[in-house]
Amino acid sequence: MTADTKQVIMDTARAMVQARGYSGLSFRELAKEVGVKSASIHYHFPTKGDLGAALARRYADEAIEIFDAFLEASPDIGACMRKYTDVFRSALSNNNRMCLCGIMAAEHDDLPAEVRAEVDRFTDVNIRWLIKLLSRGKSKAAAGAIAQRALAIFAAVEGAQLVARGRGDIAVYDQAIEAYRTAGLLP
Amino acid sequence: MTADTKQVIMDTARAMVQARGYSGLSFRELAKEVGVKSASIHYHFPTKGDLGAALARRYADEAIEIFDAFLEASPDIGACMRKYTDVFRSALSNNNRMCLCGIMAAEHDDLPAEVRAEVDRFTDVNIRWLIKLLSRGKSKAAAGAIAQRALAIFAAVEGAQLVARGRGDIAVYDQAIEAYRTAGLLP
DNA sequence: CAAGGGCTATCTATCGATAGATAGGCGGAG
DNA sequence: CTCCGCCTATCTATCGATAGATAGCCCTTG
Repeated sequence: MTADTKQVIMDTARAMVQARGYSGLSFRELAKEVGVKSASIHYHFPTKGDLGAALARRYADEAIEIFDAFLEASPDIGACMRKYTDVFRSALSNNNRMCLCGIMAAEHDDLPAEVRAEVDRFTDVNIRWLIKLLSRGKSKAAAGAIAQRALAIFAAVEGAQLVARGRGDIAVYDQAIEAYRTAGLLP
Repeated sequence: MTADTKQVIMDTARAMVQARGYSGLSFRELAKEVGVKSASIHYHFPTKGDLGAALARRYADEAIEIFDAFLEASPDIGACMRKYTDVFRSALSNNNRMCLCGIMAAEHDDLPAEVRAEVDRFTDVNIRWLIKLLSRGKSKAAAGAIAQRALAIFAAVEGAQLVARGRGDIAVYDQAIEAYRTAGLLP
């Protein structure tokens, strides 16, 4: 029955970072939200960098699982891509939040090294998955062109999220994604 | 000969925000960089929100001038678009900085209302300009489709900048833009 | 022309709030 | 009895913001 405090801390912290960024995450606010004292957060995560890195690490790990499940569930490239963009959409629909690593990328310069490393890994995870998806069928397609396109898709999706968040209007995200598809950027 | 302190403050502050975000801007650090005391910053900009709003306002105003000059200088849509993407590229080449309003969009929730208003205006400025550009020639093109495409282009460019910055590699930006062009998102 | 009042731009010094972090104690479970 | 998990209490550093003083300049007025 023990609602593992450490997990509750991580869940709450993730939500707060997705809303206000890494620099906007405060131990005191986080503790209050969780229902403990800030010293208890430090017990589980000695430094803020430890917490941030743990968040980004779990985020990237979960992304691998979720995305790979898409590939296994459907052989259709377009269907998988729609599921992919829907994942980023769901962050916005959850109180106008952003991708954890997208918002952290904006804070790049202020991030502790261990956090930055995990954020980078999230980007890698996405691009590798997109490459895997785009490579389906095209057994002999130029690897370079596919990698470039995967990178562009990831960037475009993150950008759509960023702009839609700024507008506070999820319809902006939907419109951008639709335009990407119309233009042929998305399969 | 008088290097107007207020202008120096704004120039320095803009560079700092483009590097570390609005929340990363500190009156003390800014003052040290400028060579005055933090109280002097408050003299010119009573609150941090005043400063942030002034920065975003000038940024949007300058964007209007720069972008419109592109339209007047060349009748070619592709050439104008290249100049447009080069503007965002130059932020990255200036010590891996970001678009002022792009990085502020990520901090959306923590922004004072007056700052957020100017950030929003920058987005408007961009989209309106892109609509003007895309409308060239296509006198009867569906306005809705063009507006949607303009929004998507802006989002994609901001995203390319965000991801490239995270990677600390301007080549990432160039690749994404090139892929947008290849896919047909950019004219 | 000279004197004085007020304005501009800056300084020193300090405020209360909040940041992350730490030392040490207490209570319950194994 | 020990150790885990959380607590109280506190520290240092920094944040934005303010008060009050001052030096220099311009404008007015006698």
